[in-house]
Amino acid sequence: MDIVQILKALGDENRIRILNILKDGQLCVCEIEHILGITQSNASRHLNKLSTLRIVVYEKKAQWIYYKLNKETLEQFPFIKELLENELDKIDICRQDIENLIEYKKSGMTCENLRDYKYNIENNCKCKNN
Amino acid sequence: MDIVQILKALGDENRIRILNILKDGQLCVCEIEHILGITQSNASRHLNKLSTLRIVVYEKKAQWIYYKLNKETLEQFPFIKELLENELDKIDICRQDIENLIEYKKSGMTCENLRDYKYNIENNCKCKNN
DNA sequence: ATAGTATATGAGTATAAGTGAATATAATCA
DNA sequence: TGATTATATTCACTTATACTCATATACTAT
Repeated sequence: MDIVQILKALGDENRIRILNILKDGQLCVCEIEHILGITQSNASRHLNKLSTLRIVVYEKKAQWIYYKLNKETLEQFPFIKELLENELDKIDICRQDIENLIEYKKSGMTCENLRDYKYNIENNCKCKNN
Repeated sequence: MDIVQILKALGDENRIRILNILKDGQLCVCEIEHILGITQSNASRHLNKLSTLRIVVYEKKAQWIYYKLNKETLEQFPFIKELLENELDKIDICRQDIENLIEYKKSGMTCENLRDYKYNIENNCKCKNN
């Protein structure tokens, strides 16, 4: 695996933000979109790049695809581990993303009801199927 | 200093090659050109980027400008230090560059006679001022 | 099967980045 | 001073990257 390619992949704010929120465990694509506030196709593309370089791996569960950090790669390239562990919390937006992640986790939502939630927020409606 | 910008700067083969040959000490621009086999303007541009991000610092001596790694930044961002110390020798071209650097050092050349050397090589001539 | 949903991908666009050639700038030396 | 040299910068070009919108694919549930 080419180190320069890995560095290129790391040199993007959205991909850094994705890796940041994956530090504490796996998330599916729709959760990543929601927490970072980016579009679905954009999230998917960034995940594809990270996945191609084996920086993340994924696991399919029903219709959801859960992404997580690839431990093997982090072991193979300790500088990535160092980066993720010690630098990301210096980045404002990454700290904000972590807060959003915690908020999301506390809310009890999952990717199974996220869409209804977002739909209802947009329409200012508390019921599931308005 | 923005970490994402630093990662972007690191995600370029020529800049990685430059940092690689600066690991063992300072070099002036013409030496960097010569060892890496890249054009003067290209070397200058990459050095400018690295310098803006404080990854390298420079020192002027007569008409030459010597660049070296910025120790402060390496201390501030240990992942960079880790990267430079443990990953670059996995990259083929970086190992080749180090060989070229050693060859250059052994030759006794300096940036003061490098131009004549290159000129004479091109013209297949051993004398200094043909 | 059909509808609905999650994710991926294609097309198009806008912007960024890397490059060489030529030129500008600044320092040196004769 | 004028010529030479080291480095930086501008210009023009090309390629690469990120993004959005729309559509395709794959899976689920009724």
